[in-house]
Amino acid sequence: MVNVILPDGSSLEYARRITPAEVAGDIGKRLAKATLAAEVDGRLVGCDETLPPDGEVRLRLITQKDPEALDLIRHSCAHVMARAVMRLFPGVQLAFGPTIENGFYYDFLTEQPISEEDFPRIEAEMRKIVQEDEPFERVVLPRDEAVALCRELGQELKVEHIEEALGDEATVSFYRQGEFVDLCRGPHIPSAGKVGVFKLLSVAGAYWKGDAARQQLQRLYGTAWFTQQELDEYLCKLEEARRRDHRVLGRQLELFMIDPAVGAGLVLWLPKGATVRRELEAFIYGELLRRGYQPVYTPAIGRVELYETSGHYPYYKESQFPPVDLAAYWGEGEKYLLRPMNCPHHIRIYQSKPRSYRDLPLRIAELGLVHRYEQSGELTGMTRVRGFTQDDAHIFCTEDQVADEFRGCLEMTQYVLKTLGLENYRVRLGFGDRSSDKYVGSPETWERAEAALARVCREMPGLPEPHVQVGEAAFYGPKADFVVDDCIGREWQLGTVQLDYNLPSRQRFGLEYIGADNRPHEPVMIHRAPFGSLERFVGMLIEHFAGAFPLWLAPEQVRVLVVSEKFEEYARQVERRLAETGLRVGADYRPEKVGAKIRDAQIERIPYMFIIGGREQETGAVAVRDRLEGDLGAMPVEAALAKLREEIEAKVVRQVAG
RNA sequence: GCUAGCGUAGCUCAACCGGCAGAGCGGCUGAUUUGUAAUCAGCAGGUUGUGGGUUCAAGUCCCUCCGCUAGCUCCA
Repeated sequence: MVNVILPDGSSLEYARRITPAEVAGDIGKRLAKATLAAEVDGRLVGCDETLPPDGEVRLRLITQKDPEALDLIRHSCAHVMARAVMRLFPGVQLAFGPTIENGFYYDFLTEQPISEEDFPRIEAEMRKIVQEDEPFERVVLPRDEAVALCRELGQELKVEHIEEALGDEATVSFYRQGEFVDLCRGPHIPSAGKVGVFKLLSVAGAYWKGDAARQQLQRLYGTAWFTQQELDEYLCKLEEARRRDHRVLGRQLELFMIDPAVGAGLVLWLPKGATVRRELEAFIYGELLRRGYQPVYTPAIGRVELYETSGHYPYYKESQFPPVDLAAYWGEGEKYLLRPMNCPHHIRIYQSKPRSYRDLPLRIAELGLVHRYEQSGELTGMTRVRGFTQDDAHIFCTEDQVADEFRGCLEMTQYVLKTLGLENYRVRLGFGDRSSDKYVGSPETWERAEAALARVCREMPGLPEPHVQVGEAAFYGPKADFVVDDCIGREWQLGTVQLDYNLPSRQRFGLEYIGADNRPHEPVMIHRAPFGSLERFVGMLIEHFAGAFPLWLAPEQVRVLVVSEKFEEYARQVERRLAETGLRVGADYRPEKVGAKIRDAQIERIPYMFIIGGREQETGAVAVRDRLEGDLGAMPVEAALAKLREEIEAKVVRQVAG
């Protein structure tokens, strides 16, 4: 006897073994038809899985309306796609086919490459399978039989997976659909007819088990929805996202360029982009001084031995521009490295004289230009480049000061992001992976640093709950990263705070300070950068604002437009007045209609337009037009000026484009 | 770096099976003197990313390199 308890508290009793499908059938015909899967005592199962024979069972039937439903049809859709590919490309081996945000993918090992040109016939085959509406049938086999089955099916990757990863399992499950059998944990929806509408989106390479040393597979990405309308909306959203892409807007708004003639991944800041950057730099310098940092300037190149001492050079040899070898060129001389990091130079400043505990914490800051030879396939607009500027600083402090200093860094980063209206960020604690040998320093110092990091993050008011990611640490220490998404959902690290017990150590630079006890001690170092890199940060900012920067950052803050050339003389007086107060003002005296001038200014995302015609000239006024709200009516020049100055002063963020 | 795709005017994109390189926007010139998201007309603009090959003929087919896009891998 089993007692099935439903979410509304009601219950049904059965004397025989039953499945969720049968329970749904007993409740109602329509429900039975709509049921995609079930949650049994918190575990997601298929409709045809037998429930326990006795006792109490909490059962929730899952239909389209439930949050899990989309994931279910996408998972089943991945199987439908795999089945279609198996039919069209004989001999393919299946790897994995999970769901992801907004869709699914499936990895295949094939002799012949699959390209987007194949999508129509794959989709056609998928539609046929959906039409056939065969059930997804769960088959559970003992492990050795499962291995034998996969071998028989020619699915060597699955054999490998069962033997390597599922070695502890007594049984494994498969899902069968006619001729198609796939190793899969499930659950699946009852039959192929319920997968809804789908579309294949892209094909890409992916490594077996994420390991670049193993076979490269073909990964097909797709998406599935319940209705055509939902699918269309999703595709439309992708299209819109593309329009706020910083690479598109960067060109349109003339913010930056990347010129293959200069080099891949090397950013040229155009005057308008440079203006945005200058404002951000002024802002960050203000904060640095207010918070007790000491700005310095150091060269972008240094002796390679410095980076051997720090460990950067041997560790990242492959992803640095090779050293400039003077001996190879002149016959004698040293080797210089285009610096990939600023810390060694700042460390040398620390070491330039004996330091006392009274000097600590010492906070050395620099907008430091660094170069890294990133893999060609990684380069992306301003977000992943080969030359960039870190708003870097290194704090040298005593062990006792670590928590306070670390907190101060978090607070500054938080403040910077908040000022710019960036609120959609996550905090990632990158910890070391103890099983890896890529880190320097003892396990004890790592434990200590990670514990301090986690504690301070959790205590920090207003900070999102951090999530720990093991293996994401820098080689010299754990870190807290501020992470945001770009317009197409890719994750990027912006700000970072890193705790370092290693570069100061005797094995590295051997930093010291003289303590109150008149004996030498080893300081702790904190690396931190609230923006991270200015290139990446501005790239994200462009997307965040969809190019419509807040007034204080806007390259052109206000444009003076004349209704007719007749008013040019007065307009020029207004323009001069605005410029002399430091506003970035532009003007449009073309013999065009106002409509056209407004349209152009609007497209250029200029925050304010001051429109001047006969009425304004007579009264010493301007007609103010706001980028967001349109015509605000006429006001005296000085009043309009004051309004803008106030908005700039307060760094108002009026709109975060949605 | 790997897999797949792409590279035509400043930008966005056409050009059928290999057969005379084109449009819109932008630019320039002229006309128009305009009141809150596009006035009209004319003109200029190209070694089709690079180097090689196949062919009577290459933007189109093949190879090399460079660059770009998506994903994987990497990310101090």
